[in-house]
Amino acid sequence: MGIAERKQREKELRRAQIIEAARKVFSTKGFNTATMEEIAAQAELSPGTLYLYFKNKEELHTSLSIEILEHLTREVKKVVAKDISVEEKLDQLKHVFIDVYEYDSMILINLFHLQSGETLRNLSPEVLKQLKRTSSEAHGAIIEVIKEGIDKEIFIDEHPVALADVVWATFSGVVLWVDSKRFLNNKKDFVTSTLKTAFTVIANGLRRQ
Amino acid sequence: MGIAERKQREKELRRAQIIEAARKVFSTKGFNTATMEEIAAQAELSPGTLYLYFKNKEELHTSLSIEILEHLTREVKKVVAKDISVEEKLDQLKHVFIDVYEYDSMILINLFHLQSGETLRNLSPEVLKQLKRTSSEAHGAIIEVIKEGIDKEIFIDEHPVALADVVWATFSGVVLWVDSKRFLNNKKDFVTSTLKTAFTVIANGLRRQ
Amino acid sequence: MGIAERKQREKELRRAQIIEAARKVFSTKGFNTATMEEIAAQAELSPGTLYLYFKNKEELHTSLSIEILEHLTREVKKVVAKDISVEEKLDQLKHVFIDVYEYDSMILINLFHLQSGETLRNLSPEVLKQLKRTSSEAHGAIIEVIKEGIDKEIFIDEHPVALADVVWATFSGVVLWVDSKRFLNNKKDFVTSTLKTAFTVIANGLRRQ
Amino acid sequence: MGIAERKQREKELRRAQIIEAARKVFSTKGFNTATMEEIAAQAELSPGTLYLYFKNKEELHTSLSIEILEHLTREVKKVVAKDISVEEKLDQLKHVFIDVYEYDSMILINLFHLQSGETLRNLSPEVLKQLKRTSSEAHGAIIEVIKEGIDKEIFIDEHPVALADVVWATFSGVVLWVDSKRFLNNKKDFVTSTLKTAFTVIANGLRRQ
DNA sequence: TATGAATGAGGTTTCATTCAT
DNA sequence: TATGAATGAAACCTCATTCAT
Repeated sequence: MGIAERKQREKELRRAQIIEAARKVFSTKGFNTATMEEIAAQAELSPGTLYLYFKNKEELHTSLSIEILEHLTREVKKVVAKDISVEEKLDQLKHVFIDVYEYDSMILINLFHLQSGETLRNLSPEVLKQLKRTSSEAHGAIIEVIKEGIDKEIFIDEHPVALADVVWATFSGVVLWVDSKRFLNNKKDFVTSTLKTAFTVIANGLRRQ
Repeated sequence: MGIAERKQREKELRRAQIIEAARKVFSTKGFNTATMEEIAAQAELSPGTLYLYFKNKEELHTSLSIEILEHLTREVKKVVAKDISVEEKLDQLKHVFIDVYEYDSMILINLFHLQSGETLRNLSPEVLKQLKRTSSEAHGAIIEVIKEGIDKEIFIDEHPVALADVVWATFSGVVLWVDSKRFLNNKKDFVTSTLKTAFTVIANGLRRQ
Repeated sequence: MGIAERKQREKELRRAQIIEAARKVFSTKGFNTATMEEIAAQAELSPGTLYLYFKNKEELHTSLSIEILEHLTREVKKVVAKDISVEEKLDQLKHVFIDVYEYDSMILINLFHLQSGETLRNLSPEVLKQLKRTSSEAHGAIIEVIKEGIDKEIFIDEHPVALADVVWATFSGVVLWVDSKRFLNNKKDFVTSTLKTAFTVIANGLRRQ
Repeated sequence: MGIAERKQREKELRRAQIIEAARKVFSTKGFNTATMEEIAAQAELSPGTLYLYFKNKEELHTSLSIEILEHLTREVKKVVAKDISVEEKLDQLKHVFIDVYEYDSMILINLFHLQSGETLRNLSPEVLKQLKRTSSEAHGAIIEVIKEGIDKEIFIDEHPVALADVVWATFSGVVLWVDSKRFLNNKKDFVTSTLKTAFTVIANGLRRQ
């Protein structure tokens, strides 16, 4: 029993080790430029080993995105579960998004890039399923906050799913857009400030006047 | 002169022909999967010819994106120039996005994909410059509307550039996000409706209460 | 001694277990496509264990072929030892081939595939020696029948080794050829009937007129 | 027109050049051990070029086999068309087989190895079709001779297709079998003599007594 | 003896790009 | 200017084999 447990644990560690190496390499090189050999070297493993844990490059990359999505989801859920006002929740969600962005902006950007049919089409059913589930969980948590706001007659009476879409889309849009702007203009660190402005607008926009 | 002009004209036509072919191929296959040979075949030209007009695949793709961006910019500017209220302008901007999305959803998504450091890093200075200029023009036009709203004390008194970023990011984020949602959930045609909701929130959020 | 014997016995059982698993996998997949991992899984053993019993994949395959060949040889010898006429012996040899083919057609085909320099070149001396011995035993038994026929002035007076080669080659050739014909033309079950015709021709051809 | 023709001709030459290089490499190394890189080097071309003419390694190999099968077929047909007796035709077929074997025994052996479901299953429909057609042409020519012999009441009255199968199978069986025997026993050049014996037996066996 | 995770060499294949015509 | 055959680098991935446990 002890042995089986340890093996299981070792396996998970190895997986995590690969994911971590992949995060570093994908972060600096992007999906296309990164090579499996590089990731293997970074993980201090042989290329073949990577394939024992991940079916192919695409799936390794997606697993990485799922990890950050899961992290995001966990944090969002924590906020939603708190015993605070709807408006405070919205404010804390802002911080969650900012924190996740600051943790690893590149992977977050990849996550948003992943959100396009092109990439999604090539994933294995299991991974796609997991992505769907996590994604809808995160989204569900946001819908909950919105619904609460509508019920308490604080928020405007639009379809809550659509409103949650707007919140999420604004978040991902700001990250993508400002990231590219940052590159084009060689300016730094105004993703955070723009995210703050975005949430001010959104929070204001959701509120019944 | 007549000859030189005609040559110039022919050159532009050929360029347009390639860009149009690229639009079709990139649209259906995405950047990575599309091949130069396919684009050449679609344009009824040989692969070699493509390189007489575009330095490489990356730049062909970017040139295409710039075209879309220029179209977007032109439309945005038209709206901004109109003699209508700020709120009406905002409403018409929504339609600009909807129209472009409906013309070719994939290409708009490709445009957003372009907006990532990974791609931008490999462009030639001229193309990058053009991209910067066009991009800032579109953004400038939106800033103008925002400023007008702030001046007229209709909009909240935040930094206008940041507010313009939020508007742009929200609109583009909705397209990207809802497109992926559509794929994951097999639902169709609610980009338009979500864009409308987004506009409602944004318009409400910008307004001084 | 009892312990040593049991160990020896266990070893042989394990070996047989692997050979049987290999038979199944090679049968359905062919040499190249079959993997050691599949064979290990089929034998309910780990890949490493296979290498305790067989030097490498090639030798496992050859050992399997030798088993088949040994079986064939045993059956051929039984027929030869019988107290029947030469022509009846030839007729019964036909049935030996038919039976082996019907037991597992693929494995017989694999046996013939083995008979090519490419494969033989990579075997260990011991295995090669065993293959030679078994092969020449089977052949020797057939030569015996031929010789008997020649001695009794029933068969034509050609070199008996060459005649035995013709008999063996014709029977194995029919199996291989008709098997491919079956695939190309989607017809079934005429190996048996062709083998019968082959026998008729051979028996007739061997006979002095 | 002259240009198109020359291009066509060049293309065929290039194809032939690759086939010839492949023949050399496959002949000495066998299918598995041979690499595309080696073949490319032998053809004094780059690896990529091979893929402009052949879909993959498998198909290059099969094309080679088809070439020799086509050659064999042509020679068989020539004999069949001659204005000589059936028995002389049979005798000349023997020489055709011997000549082809002596031209390139390795490729001929590969051709017979190809005749197994395993390999056939992976070919493209076109190549498979060509293989089928050529194969049935060669077979058809032999059937013709057999039929003629039966009609003239020289040959035994068995099903001509089955008899042709026996002839063909004996031929391929002798080549395969004796080739392996040659390796096992380190003897050389008795394929030819065994083929002669085989034809003596077959010719005798076909004849009505 | 048995395991099975890890190895890593090496093969096939693709495709952006070039260049002689 | 246009061609398109040829290039060749480089990537992914497989799988027979090993070895520490």
